[in-house]
This record gives sequence, C-alpha cells and structure tokens, in this order.
Amino acid sequence: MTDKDPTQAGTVRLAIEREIFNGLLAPGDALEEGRLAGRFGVSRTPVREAITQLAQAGLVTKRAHKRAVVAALDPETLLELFEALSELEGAAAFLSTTRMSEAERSELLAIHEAAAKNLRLNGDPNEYADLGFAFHQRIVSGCHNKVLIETTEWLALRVLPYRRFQVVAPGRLQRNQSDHDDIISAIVARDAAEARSLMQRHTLEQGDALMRFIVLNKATHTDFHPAALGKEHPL
Amino acid sequence: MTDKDPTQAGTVRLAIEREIFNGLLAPGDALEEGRLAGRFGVSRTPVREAITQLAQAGLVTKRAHKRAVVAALDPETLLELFEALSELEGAAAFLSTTRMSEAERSELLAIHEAAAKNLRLNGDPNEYADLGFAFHQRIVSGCHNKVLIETTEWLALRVLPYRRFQVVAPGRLQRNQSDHDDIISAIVARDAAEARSLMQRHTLEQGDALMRFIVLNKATHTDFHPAALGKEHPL
DNA sequence: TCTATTACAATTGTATACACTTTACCTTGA
DNA sequence: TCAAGGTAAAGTGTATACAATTGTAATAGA
Repeated sequence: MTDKDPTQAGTVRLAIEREIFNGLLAPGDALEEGRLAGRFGVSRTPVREAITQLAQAGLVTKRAHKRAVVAALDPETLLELFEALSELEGAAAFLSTTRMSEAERSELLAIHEAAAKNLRLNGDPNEYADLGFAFHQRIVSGCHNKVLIETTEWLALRVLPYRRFQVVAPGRLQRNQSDHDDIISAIVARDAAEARSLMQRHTLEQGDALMRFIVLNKATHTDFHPAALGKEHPL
Repeated sequence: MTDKDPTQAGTVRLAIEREIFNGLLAPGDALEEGRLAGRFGVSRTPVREAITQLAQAGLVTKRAHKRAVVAALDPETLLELFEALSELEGAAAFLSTTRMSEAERSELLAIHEAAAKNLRLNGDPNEYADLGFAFHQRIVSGCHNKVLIETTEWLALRVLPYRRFQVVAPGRLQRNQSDHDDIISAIVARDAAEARSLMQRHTLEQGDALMRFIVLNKATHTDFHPAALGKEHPL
C-alpha cells in the first residue's frame, strides 16, 4: 500500500490520505487545489495529480469544474462496501486455508494470540484494533493472489476508518475475538469452505454492527467520523 | 464505467483505452506523453492526467521518471485476474438470484435466448461474444450493489480483451453456452448457492481454457493479444 | 575488445500563466 | 419582499516553459 513514490504528487497523495483517515479532512470537505498547494508548499500541478489518484481510488469524488470533495460514505454505500468486502475476504480465507505457508500460518496464530492476550489483560483497545486489522490482512495476503489482495485492500482502505469503531461499541471486541477463534479453527483444520463461510459472515457482521451503531445513536454519517471515535490512527 | 467526462483528459483516457483494447497499443508499448499529446491535438497536461487515471485502473504501469507502458498481462497475472473475477462474479450471481427484478430477469433470459439462436444458426462469433459479455454484465448488475458492480467491472475490464479469445477456440462457444444454460436454470429456480457455484466455476474455467490455449499455441502473451484474435471490438 | 565514465539527448516532473466554467452576490425590476 | 438577471469572484481545466531525472551513446582507459 505504501509505495515509495519519490515524486511530490505521491507525497501529497499520502499526506491527504492521512488527513482523511485521521479526521483532519472529514467526508464532504472540499479539496481546493490552490489551498492544498499552499499548505504543502508545492504548486497546483502535483496536488491536482494527487487528487486525481485519490478520486480513482474512491476516496474523493471529483466532477468536471466542481471542487473535489472527500467521499462521503453514506450508510447505504457503507453497507455495500462491507457486503463486497465480505465476499472478497471470504474468498481469500478459502484460498488461504490451503495456500498459506507454515510461516504465514504461525504468524497469523501469533497475531491472534497477542489479540487474545490484549483482551484478557484489558489492554489498549487501539492496539487490539491494530491486531484485528493485522489478522484480516494476513488472511488476505495468505491467498497468494496479488490481484485479489490488491482488490480486497482497495476496498478495505475505504472502510478502515469506520471499521475501527468497534473499539467503542460495547461487547464488540469479545464477539470479534470469538469470530476470529472460529476462523482460526477452520483454517487449522484445513476446512476451506468453513473458513470462507465464517470469514464472510464475520465481515458482514462487522458491517451490520456498524449500521446498528449508527441507527442507535441516530447519527448522521459525519457523526461517526473517525475523529469522533476516539484517538486517531497512527497510520 | 463510461462516465460522460467532458474534459479533454477524460476524452483522451477513453481514446487510449480504446487503442489498448483494439490492439493499436499492445502490452509493453510505451506511452510517451508528448507524442500522444501531438496525436490527439492537446497539450501534455490532459494526456498526463489520463495516463494517471489509467495507471490507477491498472491498464498501464507507471513509475517515477520512467515512461508509462501498457500493462503486460503475464500468464500468472491473467490467471489471478480470472480467479479473483470468478469469486466476484460468483458472489454477484448469488445475490442476483434473489435480488433481480422481474424485468432484469426477463432481460437476462432474452440475452441468453439470443445467444442460443446465434449459436444454432452459426451466426457471427463476434456478436456471440458481445452477447456473452452482456450475459455476464447483467448478472453482475443484478446484484444491486454498486460497490460490487464497480469492483467486478473494474477487473473484467482488464481481462476483456483476452476473454474474447473464446471465439477462436474450438468447442469453447458450445461449452460456454452450456454453462450459461445451467446458470440460468439455477437463477430461475432461485437456487442462489448453486448459481454462485456454477458462475464461479464457469469464469474460472474461462481462465483455465485461456491458459490451455496459450500453452498449446506456445504463445507468449503478446501473441494472443486481441489484435491477433480476429476483428477488433467495437467498444 | 571490453568496461567504465562522462556528456548529451530524450522524457518526465513541476511551476506558472491564462481561459473557461461555476458559484455567489448584488442589483434591478415588478 | 421576492424573483430574475447580470456581474464579479473563485476555482478548475489546459497550455507552455523550465527543471530534474533518466536513458544512451561516445570516448577513454585497461
């Protein structure tokens, strides 16, 4: 994901990505090329190129002669993202069950153990969230299909800020860990079909839980913006 | 996919896409900004922006200070693309089975019938290929999940030129139609799980068939470029 | 003859200037 | 007061000029 792009356009793109993820730039905010150019100390050209890239990645929306704005994830789109992501992660789990190397499998187990320990000892919830992301990411990368990995991470990138909300939802962490337990069991037992099914349901459930969270808090999509969900993510 | 982008950058992007698909630009060909600008009668700026978009879409590869080149789909990547695509199209078929409206279903059936008729009467193979694409596309769009649709079409775009090869592979058309028959049956019977399974296997089989075709013809990836597979596609 | 170094050409990356479109506000008339 | 039109301001789209980097070929040395 973090490609070493020495050009200013690449640097600016990463900077804007960061600001989107940690809440400095909220969904709906306008991205004015001139203003950003001034803030980053470059001309409009690399800023413009960065925005084009972000638009292609779906993080910002851009229409001709209109200001680019940070993509607003309305509840419907968010649900669609989780649905699509659940299929992709499920597929990855299916393939990973048989394709992961021993080293990859043991690394996955180590991450899972660390998460369990964090939960037992009431550790830092943000650290647990990071381990959770690592868990998903390792299962995805274990499928050894670059296209599938890239596609999955591309979608995961867009829901990442929202996925983190789990840390503030009561009971979600335990439920999350329990799901991970089952997925690990299926993978260890080399039951690929079961791993797919569990993984898919797990990701879908994350989306549903997020939707319930939104409804219960009568929140608009800006209200559950990452900035409102506790500490920012050290990307 | 075909957004009405009135800017020159958008126009140039579509023009380059066309040239990639119909073989004027073969994988590995360099995309020189200045030369393209001259050919299209615009300055380098919109050309550059178009290339950036194409790079983000995966159709061309671009590294800092290096010339952008048309993405070469080596056999491994091609196989990965089909594997990922099979999962996405399978998922779409699963969802479409229960989500398609009556109108959408009957339209799908009409396309399938037209393809069958074309095959019975030994019609134009290129027309059959178009109907085949329409068949897949309708099943995908029937899932009513914009994110899933966009993601699937994004991958399908990259294999589109190669997928067409079926028209010259002996026996593929009949086998293809037979698969479509089964998929239609599952959808009509509202058997979502079966539709997913069949659709996934079908797309995967298309990839495998393409690989066999490559091996049998001892062809490099440039040899089975669309330009060598008969008439170009009127995109 | 082969290799390394260096200068030059070709191409990309960036800045700046300007044209066109959109937006917002203000004026004018009913 | 409100609506409609126009005008100015803001912002994006494009062209062009220049800087920085890379590819290449020629030359010098072993």
